[in-house]
Amino acid sequence: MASSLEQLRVVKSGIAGLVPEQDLVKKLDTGRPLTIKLGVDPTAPDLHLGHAVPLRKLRQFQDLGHRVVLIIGDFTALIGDPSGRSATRPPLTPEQVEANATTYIEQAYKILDPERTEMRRNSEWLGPLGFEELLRLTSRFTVARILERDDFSKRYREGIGISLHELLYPVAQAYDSVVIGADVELGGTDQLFNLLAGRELMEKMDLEPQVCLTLPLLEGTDGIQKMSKSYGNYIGLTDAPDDLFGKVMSIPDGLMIKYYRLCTALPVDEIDGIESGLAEGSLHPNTMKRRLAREIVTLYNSTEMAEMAEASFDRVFKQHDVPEDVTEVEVELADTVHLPALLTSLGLVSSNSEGRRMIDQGAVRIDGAVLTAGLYDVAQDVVNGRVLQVGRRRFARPKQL
RNA sequence: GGGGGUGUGCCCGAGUGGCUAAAGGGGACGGGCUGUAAACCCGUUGGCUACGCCUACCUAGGUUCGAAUCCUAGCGCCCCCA
Repeated sequence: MASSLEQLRVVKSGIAGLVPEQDLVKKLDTGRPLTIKLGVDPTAPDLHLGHAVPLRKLRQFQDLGHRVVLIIGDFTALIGDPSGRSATRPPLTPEQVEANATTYIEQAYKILDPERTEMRRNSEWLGPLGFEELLRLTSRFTVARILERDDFSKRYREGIGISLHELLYPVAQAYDSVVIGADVELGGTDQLFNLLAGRELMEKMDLEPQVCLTLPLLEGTDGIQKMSKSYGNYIGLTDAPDDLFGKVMSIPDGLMIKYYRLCTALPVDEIDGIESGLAEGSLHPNTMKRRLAREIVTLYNSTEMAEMAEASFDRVFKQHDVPEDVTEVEVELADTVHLPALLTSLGLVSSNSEGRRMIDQGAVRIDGAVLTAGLYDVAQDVVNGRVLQVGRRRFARPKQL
């Protein structure tokens, strides 16, 4: 195993905080494999680059020889983490949770080494917990302490409802740490409170308290909000290579280095070089963003796929050509086709009205040729087998059955 | 348990009887510019084979020629008192 100093360098790269760093040094100095915990909420079935950030950090720990415990919060999902939310989350059904957990694991193993990952569900210990035991646990925390949490106090102040059970979320998560005996728990910066609750509870129960390692939140493609499915600004791990590439290209320049650090497996030294190169102007942002997009596509697919994605990107966005592989969709086409309805049924727009608007705004093309405003009905052979395009990136090829 | 307040489109937020498919802003989308970045300019933003029709301002009733606006009940949320 590498020296604790070397390990610390790897562990600290790209992180937001380590509370307290001294404790981690001590733990590393013992030379024993540490237990690293990450709790995940099986609420989003599709993982995105934001989810991948802590997973990557876990992977680093694995590669350093530590024991990683991934906790599927199947029980806490019944509460719905209030974290970063301004309103109570609707709880999921056990079936949804199960299904989500399965797909989660499948995707997480694209990053983690399955061989060295221990997986637990917190229903294992939270399920059998009786009311009496719950009282004992909750008595270790005060209301004032729990209400210190940022989103709670904010909601409280602004008069937005907080259900009683939501207050138990940090308690439940803290108990997870007790049960598995965590040495380090990872989480986003918005998780700091929950992580600290774990540390406190362990201390009160006479266990060696865990170290809290926080990771920066990754902004989504809009560059403002944190990446999240509900904001529609996410880059999915399972997105098609072309989409993956395109979405990475659309992030603001200012975010590039952060993405390099948190979403790629490139060595830190190299990233530092890119950062200074961009700053002094010796590297062009566009070139470096392409590199970033290739790295990410390669990570989740392959080098060949990355090259193809880049070529396809150039074809569509540089040469304003249609992609080569627009999938054919078999549909029923009458002799005269009502375009707004066709666009809707192809999923290119969300309603016929929107379809009309798009046509009127010059956003609709057939085989690259812009459609005239007000033209809603065309003969079948005008669309049959042709590439329909709405905006710059929505394509479909309808084909008569 | 008592008293008060509040509920508008994706979000915030005007609107207190007709001129309201609902001001304004944000977001999103489209067009231009470009490096599918940022900034900037212009436009669109309930549905419907559509110069008209339908559905909409928490829900259900009611008053009225006419209601997001008034009344009643219910539901949600907030505050104060106990």
